[in-house]
Amino acid sequence: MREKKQIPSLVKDQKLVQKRREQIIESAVALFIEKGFFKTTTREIAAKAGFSIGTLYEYIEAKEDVLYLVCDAIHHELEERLLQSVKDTRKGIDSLQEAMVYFFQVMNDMQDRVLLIYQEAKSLPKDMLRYVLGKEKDITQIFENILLRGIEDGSIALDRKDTHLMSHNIMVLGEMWVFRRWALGKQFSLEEFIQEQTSLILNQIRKPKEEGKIESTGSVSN
Amino acid sequence: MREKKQIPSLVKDQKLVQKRREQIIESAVALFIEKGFFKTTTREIAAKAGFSIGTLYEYIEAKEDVLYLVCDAIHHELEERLLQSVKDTRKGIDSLQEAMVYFFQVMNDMQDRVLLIYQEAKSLPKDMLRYVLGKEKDITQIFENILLRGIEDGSIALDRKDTHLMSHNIMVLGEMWVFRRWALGKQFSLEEFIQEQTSLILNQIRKPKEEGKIESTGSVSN
Amino acid sequence: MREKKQIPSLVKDQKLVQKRREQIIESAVALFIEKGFFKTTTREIAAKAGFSIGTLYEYIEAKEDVLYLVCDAIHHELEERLLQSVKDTRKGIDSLQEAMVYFFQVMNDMQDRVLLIYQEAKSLPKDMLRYVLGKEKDITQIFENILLRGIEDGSIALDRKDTHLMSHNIMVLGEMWVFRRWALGKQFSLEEFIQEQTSLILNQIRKPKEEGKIESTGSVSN
Amino acid sequence: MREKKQIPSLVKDQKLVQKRREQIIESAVALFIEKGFFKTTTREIAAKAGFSIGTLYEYIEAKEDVLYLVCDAIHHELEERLLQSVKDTRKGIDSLQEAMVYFFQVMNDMQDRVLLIYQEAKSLPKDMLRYVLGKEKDITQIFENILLRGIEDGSIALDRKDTHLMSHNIMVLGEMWVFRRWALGKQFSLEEFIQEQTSLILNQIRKPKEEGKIESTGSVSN
DNA sequence: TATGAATGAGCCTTCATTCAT
DNA sequence: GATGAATGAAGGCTCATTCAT
Repeated sequence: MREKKQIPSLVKDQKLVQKRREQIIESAVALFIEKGFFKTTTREIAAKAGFSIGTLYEYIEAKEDVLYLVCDAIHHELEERLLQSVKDTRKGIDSLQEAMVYFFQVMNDMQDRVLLIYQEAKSLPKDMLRYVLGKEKDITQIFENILLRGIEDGSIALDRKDTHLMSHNIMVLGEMWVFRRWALGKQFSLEEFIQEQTSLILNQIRKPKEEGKIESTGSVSN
Repeated sequence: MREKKQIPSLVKDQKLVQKRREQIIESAVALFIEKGFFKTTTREIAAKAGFSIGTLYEYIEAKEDVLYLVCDAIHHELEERLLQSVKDTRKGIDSLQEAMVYFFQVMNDMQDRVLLIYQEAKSLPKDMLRYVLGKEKDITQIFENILLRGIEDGSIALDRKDTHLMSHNIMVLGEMWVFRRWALGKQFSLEEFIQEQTSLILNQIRKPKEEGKIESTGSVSN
Repeated sequence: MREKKQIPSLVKDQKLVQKRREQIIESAVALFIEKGFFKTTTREIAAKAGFSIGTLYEYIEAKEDVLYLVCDAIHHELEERLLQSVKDTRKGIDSLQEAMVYFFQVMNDMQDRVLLIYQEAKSLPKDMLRYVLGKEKDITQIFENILLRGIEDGSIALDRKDTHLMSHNIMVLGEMWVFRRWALGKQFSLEEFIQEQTSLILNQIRKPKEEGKIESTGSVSN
Repeated sequence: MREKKQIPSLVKDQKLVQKRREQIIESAVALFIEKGFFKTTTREIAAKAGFSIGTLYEYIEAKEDVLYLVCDAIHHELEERLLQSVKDTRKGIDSLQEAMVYFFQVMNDMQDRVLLIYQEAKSLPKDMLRYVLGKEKDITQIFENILLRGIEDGSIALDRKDTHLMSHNIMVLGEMWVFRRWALGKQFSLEEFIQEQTSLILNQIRKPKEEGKIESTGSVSN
């Protein structure tokens, strides 16, 4: 597991620290989504969290810490949800399909927050950014692991050297539901979108042995 | 053609306005890439462009105008380059492959600038954002047009209703070279990346002449 | 009582707000008198009040608020002083004379500040201006009320429809000591000025007890 | 005649200077009335006058010069008009009445411009202010001269030492139609206002010999 | 621990004035 | 004489952060 960057707090009581930081995150997420990181003031964050600006600074050292806290929390939720959906007991190909569908649904659920990370993470200081990108990598890794398992169990036809890119492709084809929403939302329902995108991936890697079973792509269009 | 949002200038000489705005854009692109829109000051933009803050404001009305100028210029170059590469005389499928290769190369060439648009465009005022997204749409449209042409001439097998999503997928699979560079750059050369991504798309839509033989990745370009 | 326009403050402690605003007013009055509203900077106001520019803006929202605070404070003092001098127990005509003498003395005492209002109030935003003019009206009303009382008790001979104009005339004949000081100051002492101006008004409205003997100037104050 | 403050011009041709300055004044008067001296920019003045900012500065040295030009022009028109109305051939008392009526009408005609002087003259540099106040004095002098003539010819009963104040009172009672318009305009027509104010003055100074002719105040109300 | 008043560096923008053409 | 692009000092205001209570 990746080493979490620890943000110092003036307050000792760890229970309290955690509770307050949850309040900070909730407040900040809403504000960052609404107006972006730079246009949100620390005063607003504190106010929305329900305490004073002074108190806010008892739990963080700088405004950027809030952004880090937010990004980390979002990624955490994302990863949490994805890991839940992955059953290691099934065939790789089925596991993958299920994970993808689930992933796309999570993307839809967490639209605003995912968009937030994509647009604001760049404002993080170098070391925090590194950690956040690491989280992104971890999530991508989930898919790569499934791909590898599928190759192993023979349900997925893919060159080992391609698993890395393929996992990123899966991520990107899901994330685009978030950041190309302005163009896709008008024409596709979430279900249609999922259908199309999973087909694109699955057709590419499905073992073409069993004749006549290539219909999954074809079946999408009706 | 999309209506360009005109930014008023106090200076009347249009030749001069164009020249100065080019200077502004060049200066701002470098700064925005380096430190982002919000952390770049108008004074820095003016200084790097080689004139005073007063002069800067003879050519724009507000800092946001600079961001718009920058986004517009980048999109313009992007579109310009892509359109050059599209030959309408060939078969759709070949035209598409060529366009994709070219597009991915352009993405590579313009990495910083494309990333810039993706990270900062959200800070544009509503009306300007609309225009910029429109440009994005125009570019996507280029690919959709090729797809439609390919369907027409029989070289591409794709349901008409899927061309829209497919064109967006092409865009996204290219753009990821930019915003997932941190993860891809280490393992792939640009050529490899292009190879893989074009295969993914082309395999999906190529007319399956040879029954049952859906060729995968490797077979595409050589 | 006229509804006072409330100026929001970031500081919650109302005691402190009042204290700081008094400092702001004192500082601003001196500066506005010296160089006018537009030529006074917010930094100067803060410095003279003894705190930083940041602190100033904890107690106002915009520079114009300072002008409003100043105008309001001056009007308040004016009204306060005048009301003190009005005894309702005497005959209207005597009450009037006393009020006028007192008013003229107040004008003299508050020269600079009255001039300030006359020259700068126009720079107030519409709604604040309305309130300030309302205050002016209130003060004028004091005189009109005395006039009406005098008509009632028979000590003043004036058509009811003329009380309004007459009260304004009283105001103006007093205020001119302020804004025509440059011309009057050289030739008149305050006492002489008061003597003359009260005569002008009183002669006009005094019940002509002794037929045909409209006494002039000299008889007024003794 | 008072020495006019000369404003240097880079242009030699006096005809042209006069013409351009008239354009400047006309433009500036409109703008100053609309937004005040400080909120009007030199650019706006030049633009409204029909020439460039560079040209403006060929005819003035600083923005304040425009204010001076404007104040001077307004005062000049005021004096011009008043002098026209004064016939030295009649009795002082009649001449005065006529002059007052005329003066009040002029105040009404020139409301905006008179208000302008009253609100902005303070922004003039010391020496220019002195000249402008001198002009004000000149105009007041017109009334004092009539008063003196009336005392001479026996038609006016006033102590010589009071003529100065009385002339100022006349000015002020007229000017208040301008700067108390917000309170008077609703209740009085210009004619009523003139009637009342002239009565106030005339009753004070009319020779009380001819018994029963003190009715002028009384007669106002019908 | 919590509070919130105080701070001041720094930002965006304006505009009177100049001067080369 | 006329033009208008260039200048940069200066102004109003914001906001992350601190610290005494």
